[in-house]
Amino acid sequence: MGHSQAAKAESRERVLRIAARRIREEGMTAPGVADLMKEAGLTHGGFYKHFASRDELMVQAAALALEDGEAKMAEAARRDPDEPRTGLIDAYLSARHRDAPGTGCALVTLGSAAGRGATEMKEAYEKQVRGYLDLIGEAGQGDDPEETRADAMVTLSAMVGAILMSRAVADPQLSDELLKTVAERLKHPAPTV
Amino acid sequence: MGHSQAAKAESRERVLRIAARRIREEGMTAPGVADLMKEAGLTHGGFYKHFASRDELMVQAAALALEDGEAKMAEAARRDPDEPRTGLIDAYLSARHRDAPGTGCALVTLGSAAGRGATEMKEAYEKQVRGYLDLIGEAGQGDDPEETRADAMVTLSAMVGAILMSRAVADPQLSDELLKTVAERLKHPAPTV
DNA sequence: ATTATCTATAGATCTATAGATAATGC
DNA sequence: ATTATCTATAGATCTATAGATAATGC
Repeated sequence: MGHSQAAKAESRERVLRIAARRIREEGMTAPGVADLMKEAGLTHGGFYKHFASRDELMVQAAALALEDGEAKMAEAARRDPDEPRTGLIDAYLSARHRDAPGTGCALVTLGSAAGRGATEMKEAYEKQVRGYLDLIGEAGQGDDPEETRADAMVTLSAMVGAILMSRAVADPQLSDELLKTVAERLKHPAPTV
Repeated sequence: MGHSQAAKAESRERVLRIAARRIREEGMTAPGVADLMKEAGLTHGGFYKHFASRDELMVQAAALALEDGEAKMAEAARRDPDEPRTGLIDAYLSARHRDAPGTGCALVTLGSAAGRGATEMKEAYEKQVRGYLDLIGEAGQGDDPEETRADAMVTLSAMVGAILMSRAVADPQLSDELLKTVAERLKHPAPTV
């Protein structure tokens, strides 16, 4: 069977991580309890000793997915201390990120679900939006605080929208062009018109 | 009962339009066949005389939702012939649009679903992305064609991302700030840093 | 006679619960 | 003795089909 309180905590953690990946890949409605438990090496009956309901797992998995995405972005910004903004934009708008939604930014993958979700879900989403805005703000661009915040909002919006669309178009060339063009523009704004 | 070939075509059209709205509001997985038929004033049994499967309806409803969103945007751009770009941006990044996902831009609401969807779905999505890019390109900004296309991509990405996030955060103030700030920046780019 | 819609239902799937089983931990 | 997990299943829901009903259209 497999027991011990430590083992139980590990089982719970495993199910949560699997769910956090799979809701980013398949959406919040797709993965069933039995399927998630099976991937964790368990049978479905034990699920309710870990979570009160499927819904409770989903809220926690969404929060974990959101935190995971921000952590990765923070890491990308830290990689080259001289060019945090460049590092952040290039990492976010990369083919690697586009092709791995399960481990990527959940502002993109869970955006629609959060918009339709309960307050708890929206609060978790909002916390992450604020975190990203701070990260981008700290990474440069802008003379005064207001200017910095405005730039962060445009930068984040463009990155989220570009990845969302790059995943949804059929033509790989258009997908690449979107990522490259938006990255280029965010790094080197065009001269004012 | 209700019959005639004309009535049948109307029934089909009604179900399709209801689905196009509801998948934008609730996602592609939520509305069931019985529920959609009920809203159309019909019972679920007749559904399969109109569509081969629920999936076939979903593909057609997604295509209709995407076209509907673009048509509204084209209309907004046409409203003030002197300032098509301003009209387009203000209409898109409005509280009205944010609060009415069911009749709004499907690049936002169906983006995640299209990313996970079949080629047919991605082709319908891509067609709309190209349509929006042309619309924005025609509405001004940019000196040469390459410049124009690059600007259109950043503008569209930022608008899509901003609406997506504005719907998903809990704080109405942050939601409003996102829309206003991104709209302002897209209309009046900041001086180069 | 044909057919658009309705009623009824089969079959699959999914969440949640009940009771059994086999390790843990006092 | 307690409890983490398993087996089995109840109850709800959903897609799809079969056959009945009643209006259309030759």
